[in-house]
Amino acid sequence: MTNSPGAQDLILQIALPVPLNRLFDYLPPPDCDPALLQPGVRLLVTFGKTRMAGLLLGLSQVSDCEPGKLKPALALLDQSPLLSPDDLDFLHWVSRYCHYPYGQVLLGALPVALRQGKPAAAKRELEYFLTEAGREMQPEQVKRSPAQQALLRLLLEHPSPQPAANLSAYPAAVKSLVKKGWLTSRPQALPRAPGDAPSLPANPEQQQAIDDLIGKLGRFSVNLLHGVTGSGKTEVYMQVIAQALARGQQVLALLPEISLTPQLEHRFRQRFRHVIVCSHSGLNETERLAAWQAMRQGEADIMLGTRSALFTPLQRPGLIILDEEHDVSFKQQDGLRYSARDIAIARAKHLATPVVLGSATPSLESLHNAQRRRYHLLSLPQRAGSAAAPGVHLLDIRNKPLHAGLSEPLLAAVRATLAAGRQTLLFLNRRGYAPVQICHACGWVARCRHCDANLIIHAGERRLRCHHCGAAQALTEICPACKTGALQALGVGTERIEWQLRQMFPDKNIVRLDRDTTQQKGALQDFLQQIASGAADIILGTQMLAKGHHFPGVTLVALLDVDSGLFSIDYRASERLAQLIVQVAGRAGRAEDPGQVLLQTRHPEHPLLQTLLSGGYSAFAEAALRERAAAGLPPFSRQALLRASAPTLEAAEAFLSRLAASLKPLTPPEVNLFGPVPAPMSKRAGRYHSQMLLQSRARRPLHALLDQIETLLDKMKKPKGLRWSLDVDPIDLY
DNA sequence: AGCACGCCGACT
DNA sequence: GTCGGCGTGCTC
Repeated sequence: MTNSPGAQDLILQIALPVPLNRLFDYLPPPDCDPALLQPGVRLLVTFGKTRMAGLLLGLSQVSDCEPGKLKPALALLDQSPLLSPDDLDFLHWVSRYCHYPYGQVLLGALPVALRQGKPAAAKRELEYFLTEAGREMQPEQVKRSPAQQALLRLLLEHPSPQPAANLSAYPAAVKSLVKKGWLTSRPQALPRAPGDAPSLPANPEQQQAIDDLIGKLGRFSVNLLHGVTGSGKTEVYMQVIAQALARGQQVLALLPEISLTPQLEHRFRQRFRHVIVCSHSGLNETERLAAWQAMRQGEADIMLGTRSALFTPLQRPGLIILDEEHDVSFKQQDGLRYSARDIAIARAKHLATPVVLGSATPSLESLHNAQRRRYHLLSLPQRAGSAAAPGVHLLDIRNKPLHAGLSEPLLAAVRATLAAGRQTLLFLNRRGYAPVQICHACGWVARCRHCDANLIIHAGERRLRCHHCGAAQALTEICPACKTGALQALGVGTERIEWQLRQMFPDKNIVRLDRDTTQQKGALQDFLQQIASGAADIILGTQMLAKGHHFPGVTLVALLDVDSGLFSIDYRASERLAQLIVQVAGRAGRAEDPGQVLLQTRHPEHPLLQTLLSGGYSAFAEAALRERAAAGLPPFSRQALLRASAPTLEAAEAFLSRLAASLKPLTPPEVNLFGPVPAPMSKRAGRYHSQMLLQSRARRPLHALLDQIETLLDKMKKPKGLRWSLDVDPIDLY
């Protein structure tokens, strides 16, 4: 080695976007100033046979790796760190909390362009302005150049910085004036929103919430803003945001879905004379990088985005808002599994800022945390303005004839609504024609070859589909088991109801909105347009209709199958049902005709329904939480699922049994282990799946056990062909 | 995760 | 005879 020992001994500890929970050691790139090697900068490295960008996390004199194996990094990609030590610290916590490799968390927090090693500087138009010397010039003093004279005159008349585009008529003159030192340029400042709308008068509850939140700026707190539909939550957000902006702070506002961002962005732009940027998957990589950099460098004041925006570095953090906090879209279900709500709280704690969780129908775990005073509850119990809420009524369908799931009183209400020239909205959370295909002669039921599930009839495309794994096959009429019996459709899906409605109302425009009809790009927008314009008479759909849109022309809303929500094996189904009822009640009708919501049920006396109808969502939530406490159940549990698959079921189960045996002495009493039990098979045939469920009412013991499982799994001898995965429920339910 | 190496079925 | 399928193993 001929290089000086000081620089040569330096070993770079680099995080890489690979599913290995450790760092990799590299030597500094050739001809690199050691002063630039600060934690948080990117380096291009060769890893195996590929090149990738990694993030420098630390420097060391020593390495566990054999010295001969160390490779030099190829190049330093940044002159200054992209992530601060605080950001790195927070993302390290995320990695451990979510049991996901640190390198993948870190690189995943960067915009794709930066992850791919592209330059960090966002391309920006230049703007030109006169230097002090330039401002003292008289145009007449410029001899022999009418272009330069004209340009100088223009700039003196318009002293504000001019975008390069405005000066495109004088390309040569611009260069000359710059050369003379009279004109200079800088990247154009990001445009500010007009912000000319005044704030609205707040009612006493709104004012109380606003004052409370303003008083909490500058330190960490978790605030649950429970505001009934139309109570003016957004006005509360905006008045608190205004204060944060006035303090020179930045604001992060998160929404569950892209489709909700334009509306809020519009309101923010009308209200704030600040730089507002958006970040969601609807934008291209250049736009996302620009927004990310604008927040990191403090040039933008507000970022509006979906859950991934949560990881944006902030120069002057002041406030985090997470609207519709109950929404399941805040959970990321693949890759890094996390709940944006829980991570937002952790981030706010790291940044020492308040976080506001807003909803008309807060999740039960958040209300539970509010009851326990872990969150501060702020309530807006009144609708702002004069808008009346639609009446919610139960429709007892016991012993009543049903036409493809539609009762006669409901059909009468539909007819009356059509006669009044208004629209009807029908909800059924089951797509397809019918959920079961059964043989009338022998009782055989069509089941998926790969899963544990029944196949769903899709009549339109004449196929049987598995909603679990996606498998599909052609529809047959004769039973494959007894070869004689006729196959029948059992139960009702949206497709069957659509068919029924078309029979009954042949001259009406019926629109079905579910995953099957909205697959093509733009189809959903097209349908929503039809609804908004009044062209649709009856709208039929699944859950996807409930979010975000207000339909003033709709005066009748019906939930066709409330009972499956009341009696589902999923204990969260009743909570989701209550949220759906409250949401749809808020989305329909207009001030002079609020309309009605009808719930078809065979259990009109069900306490959850009764409580919801008489006392509203708060009463429902309290009753549901009390019920769980009385049954001795934890209000919530946190769970993880360990899946193993192998060429034989025995191999998969034997492996999990071996794991369970070594876990037994380590398992704390707070954690329950269930399994191994056979798991539903996935798409790939020829493999058998087994699983083990870990459940706990306390988070810490479960996490400790998961850490131990991960180290055990690394060391254990695995039978040939064994694959495993560990999924931690991204909701922190405790 | 990538990307190689490696060993068995349908093609010019 | 090869092209290419995805199983297995490694990455400072």
